[in-house]
Amino acid sequence: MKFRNQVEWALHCCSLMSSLPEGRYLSTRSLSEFHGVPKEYLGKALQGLSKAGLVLTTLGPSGGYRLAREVGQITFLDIVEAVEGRKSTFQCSEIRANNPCRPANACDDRPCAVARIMWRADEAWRRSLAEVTLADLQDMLAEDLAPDMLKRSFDWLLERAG
Amino acid sequence: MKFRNQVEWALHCCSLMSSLPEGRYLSTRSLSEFHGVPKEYLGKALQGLSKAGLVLTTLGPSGGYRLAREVGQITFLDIVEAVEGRKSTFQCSEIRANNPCRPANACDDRPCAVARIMWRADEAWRRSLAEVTLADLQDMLAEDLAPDMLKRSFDWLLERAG
DNA sequence: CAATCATGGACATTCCATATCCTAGATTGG
DNA sequence: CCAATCTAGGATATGGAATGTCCATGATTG
Repeated sequence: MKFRNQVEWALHCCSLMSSLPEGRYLSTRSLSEFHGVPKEYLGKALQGLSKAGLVLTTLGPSGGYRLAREVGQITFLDIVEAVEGRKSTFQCSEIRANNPCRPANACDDRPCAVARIMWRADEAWRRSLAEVTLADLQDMLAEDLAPDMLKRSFDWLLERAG
Repeated sequence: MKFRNQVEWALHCCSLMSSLPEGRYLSTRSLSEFHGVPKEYLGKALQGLSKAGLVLTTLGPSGGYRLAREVGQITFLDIVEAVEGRKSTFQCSEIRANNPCRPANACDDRPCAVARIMWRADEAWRRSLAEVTLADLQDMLAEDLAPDMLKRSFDWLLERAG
C-alpha cells in the first residue's frame, strides 16, 4: 500500500517546471540532477506525464519538458494518476462467489458491498487530491522557503532551460 | 499502490463473524473454507486482527475467533490497519534536501509541502473508512442478498461454530 | 489421551518496484 | 550537412515484498 518513488519525483519535477518561463524546456538530465535521482529511471516517469498530456516535449539539444497547461489547471490527482495509473487501492477478487451456500446460477446486480465501501474511500482520496493544483503548491512553497533560496533555484533553472 | 489480498479476506471474515451468536467461535479452517482462500495464509491475517484486539480467540477443538466488540464499534479502518499497518500511501524521501541551491545549514521547520498535500488526502481516505462499521456492512448485505441465501449462510455458520 | 486449535517461525515462490543499458529516430547548433 | 543532444521505448538485471506452504509448540477440549 505504497506509491512508487516516481510519484514523488514527478510531483517535484512538476513543481520545478511550474517556475519555467513560457516556451522554455527542462531536460531529464537537469531534472534528475536537481533532485538527485537516477536520470534513466526518472525518464520513465516523465514519459508517463507526457503520455497523459500533462507536459510537452521537444527533441534535440535544448530539448526537454515543460508543462502543457497553466499551473492552476494541473492537479495533484492528474500527476499521480499519470505515473501510478488509475487502479483502485482495493481490488475485489469476488470472494463472495466462493460462498458454499451460494446457488450456482446466482447473479450479482451490484458490486460487492465490501468493495463499494473501499471504493468510496478511494473517491474521497481522489477528491482531496483533485482539489490541489500546482498553483497551490507554489503558494505553499513561497511561504515555506527563504526568498533567496527560491531565487537561487530559479536562476539555476534559467541556466539549464533550453 | 494496492492492498494485500489479506485485507479483503479479513473484511469478509469480519463480515461473517458479525452474524456469529454471542459466545461462539469460528475456526480458521471454517473461515477459509467459506471464502475459498488458503487456510495457513488467512491465519496470518486473523492473527493481525487478534493482535489489534479486534477479535478474541480460544484454543482447542471448537476454538477459533469471534469479534471482540459490537459490530457498531468496529470500523473498516480498524480492520484495514490491523492487517495492512498504518503506513501512509506517500513516503517522503526528503528530495528537497538534494536541491543544489540549498545551503548546507538549511533547516526545515515544516514537512515538505508535497508530502503535506499527499498526507491530507490520506486523512480524507482514513476518515471515510472510519465512518463505516460492520453494522453498516450488515445493513448493505441485507439489501443486496436474497433472504434465503442469508439464511443458508447463517445455518452453515451455526453448524461450524464451536 | 488423542484430536483440534492458535501462534509463530522458517522457507519457497512469484511478482513488482527499481533501476541500468542500449537502440532508434528527431531536432538543433555549428 | 554533420555531430551532439534529446525523447521514446525495449531488453534485462536485482532486491524486496506479497503470497503461500510447512512444521513445531503449547493450550484446550471431548
